[in-house]
Amino acid sequence: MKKKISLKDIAQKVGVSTATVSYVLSKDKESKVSIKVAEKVKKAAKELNYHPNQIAKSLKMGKTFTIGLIVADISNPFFSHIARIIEDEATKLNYTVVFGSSDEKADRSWDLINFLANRQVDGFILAPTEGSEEQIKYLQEENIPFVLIDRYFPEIDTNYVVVDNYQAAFGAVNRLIDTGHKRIGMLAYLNSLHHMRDRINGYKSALKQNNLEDDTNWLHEIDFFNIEKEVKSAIDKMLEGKLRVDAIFFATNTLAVIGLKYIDSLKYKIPDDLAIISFDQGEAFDFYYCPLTYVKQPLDELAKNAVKVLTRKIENPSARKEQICLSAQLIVRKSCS
Amino acid sequence: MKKKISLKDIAQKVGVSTATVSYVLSKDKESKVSIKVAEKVKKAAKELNYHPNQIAKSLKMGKTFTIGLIVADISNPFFSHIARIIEDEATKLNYTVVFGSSDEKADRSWDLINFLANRQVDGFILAPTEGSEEQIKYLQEENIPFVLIDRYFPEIDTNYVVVDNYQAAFGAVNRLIDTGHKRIGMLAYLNSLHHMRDRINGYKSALKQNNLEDDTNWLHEIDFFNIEKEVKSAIDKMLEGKLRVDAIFFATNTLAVIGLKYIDSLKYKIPDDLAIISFDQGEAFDFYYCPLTYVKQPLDELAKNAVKVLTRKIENPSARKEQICLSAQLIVRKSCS
DNA sequence: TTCTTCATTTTAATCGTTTAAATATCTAAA
DNA sequence: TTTAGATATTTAAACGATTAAAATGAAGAA
Repeated sequence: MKKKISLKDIAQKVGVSTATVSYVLSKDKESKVSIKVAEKVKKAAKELNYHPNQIAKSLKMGKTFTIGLIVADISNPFFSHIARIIEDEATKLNYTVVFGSSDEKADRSWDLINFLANRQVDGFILAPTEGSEEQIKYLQEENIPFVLIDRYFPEIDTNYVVVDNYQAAFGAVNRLIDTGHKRIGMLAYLNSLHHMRDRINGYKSALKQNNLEDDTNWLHEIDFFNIEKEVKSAIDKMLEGKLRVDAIFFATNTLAVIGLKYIDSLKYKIPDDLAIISFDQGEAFDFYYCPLTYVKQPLDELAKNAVKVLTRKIENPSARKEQICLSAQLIVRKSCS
Repeated sequence: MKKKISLKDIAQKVGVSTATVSYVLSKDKESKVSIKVAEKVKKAAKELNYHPNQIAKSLKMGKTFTIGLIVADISNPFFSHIARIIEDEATKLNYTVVFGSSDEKADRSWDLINFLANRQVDGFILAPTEGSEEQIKYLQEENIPFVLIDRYFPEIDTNYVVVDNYQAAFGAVNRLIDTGHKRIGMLAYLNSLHHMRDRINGYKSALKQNNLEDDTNWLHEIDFFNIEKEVKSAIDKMLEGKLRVDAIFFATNTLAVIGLKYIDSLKYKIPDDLAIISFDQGEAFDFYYCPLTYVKQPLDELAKNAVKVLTRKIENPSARKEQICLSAQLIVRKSCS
């Protein structure tokens, strides 16, 4: 069992104090150690293959160079893409990323925050769940830097990086209207989080501005924990009777995937029987027999800004809050023509 | 700026030494602290909302309860699914997961291993890249616990959890043969890693056992860093002339997605013009106009076993090596009938 | 009263760094 | 030769926990 090399070993080998070694290895230029000694220390460090123990350093410095990333589910492509970009940006700045999935559950999110805060992460990037306001306030009270991503709480003054969901939804639904659709349904989550309300409001506004009546059977809010079943019954409702919808707007990737599978099984044809637009991209959307029109969120910018805002806040606690709202892009393809 | 509560603060408040507090909070039952004092300490800890500093604990104990996960790319669904399961299993055992993406590059992988080892992760779960043998040997020399996942090096005696790729490929190709196909092409990566060689060998064996000649134009090994272009030219080659293939076996999800998009653009119809089987599942595969037959890898078992083997090794360094090989399942659907 | 014994609590070292402050060494001017 | 001043190096405390070992104190025995 080879023991780890520490400053002490180098000090011993060279015959100086650990302080000197530390100065050479971590201050170098700015230190006042003589060149002669410095050279010897560096040589010894190399020979012994010394690597500083970052845990000890963290304890002393009160900084871990670690970012806690909390998302709903790391295996959801939306979040895993974001995670990847965050990883790359963090690496450039010498940070490590530790992650956790909340499964949209506030208590899981609480556990994760505590767990990671005890491990002294320098800050958090989080996609907050419904009902996690007190957690956010806790972080503020504890002065732990964080930035919200994807979702935010308009009534709490925090750093955040989000997409303009209202405009994105508004634009998407308008596109459906422009292409002659008049009875447009929407599938969203039953969720009070602002990003979802914005998507729904964008949809409603577009209908209203175009004087399209708004049937109660057209908007369906799906319980996140019972998606499959509720999507099916929602689609059944939308498609029954002679006043059935002629287009559907899906508020997320997951809803679209499940919904379209069901629509296929009912033998409806896109875009002739039904036009479709969905939020988020997905490999599946390209692959569908009728390539889907979708709202493309700027994942790259979202993630890069999150890291930038967070690290700025970590390095300068008095940095003023940043609230970034990016626009999404509608990628138009066959499913809505 | 609220300062963090430490053992010292509790000690002060109760009027005892930090040792006593530590005994109460971390040993409790087995400690010999009087019930009276113990109660007071617990009460104070609760009142002050004390949370132990895990960094300090890690330094003292020489254990961080952290697992380093190194995969090719966390945004690849294959790996993000695995990451999610690893996360869940690790959480149950009180471990945190930190991750890094190697992009299949050995030097990136080296950097990640060093970076995370300096942060004193207790062990690694890694999907090794081509040419990373020396890294594996380094971990062995340094006595850092690790387990390989998805890929392994047969010539190095390590812990690993992998899938029987040979059998999986052999079975898939046999299925194509059973359904009457005689000229079967394969798209794989140009990679010396054993998991890829096994898939290729499984394919070759199946052809040979069925006395199907094996045309040099049928197997194409694609450079990982130039996928798009090489997939297209490989498919062009497979489909040219009158001896064109009547089925294609894709060695990975990514190859299949890119390949099928190209095949679609050429207006070939699955399964009539061409039968298809691919490795790995993918949302897209369900969504394709002709649902794809695929080799389903047991991601759950893969990840769960990896965590189990690793934590066992961490907790008992003398645990003997475990080499687990799981079987994949062929999910048969329309694309090969 | 003095000595054991035992339960309880504290002291102090430790993990591997950093860094302010103290000390030692050297140079050059008086 | 002395000494101020600069330069180089070490000492020692600190970060926040753990834990072996020493100390304390009270009860019971002699």
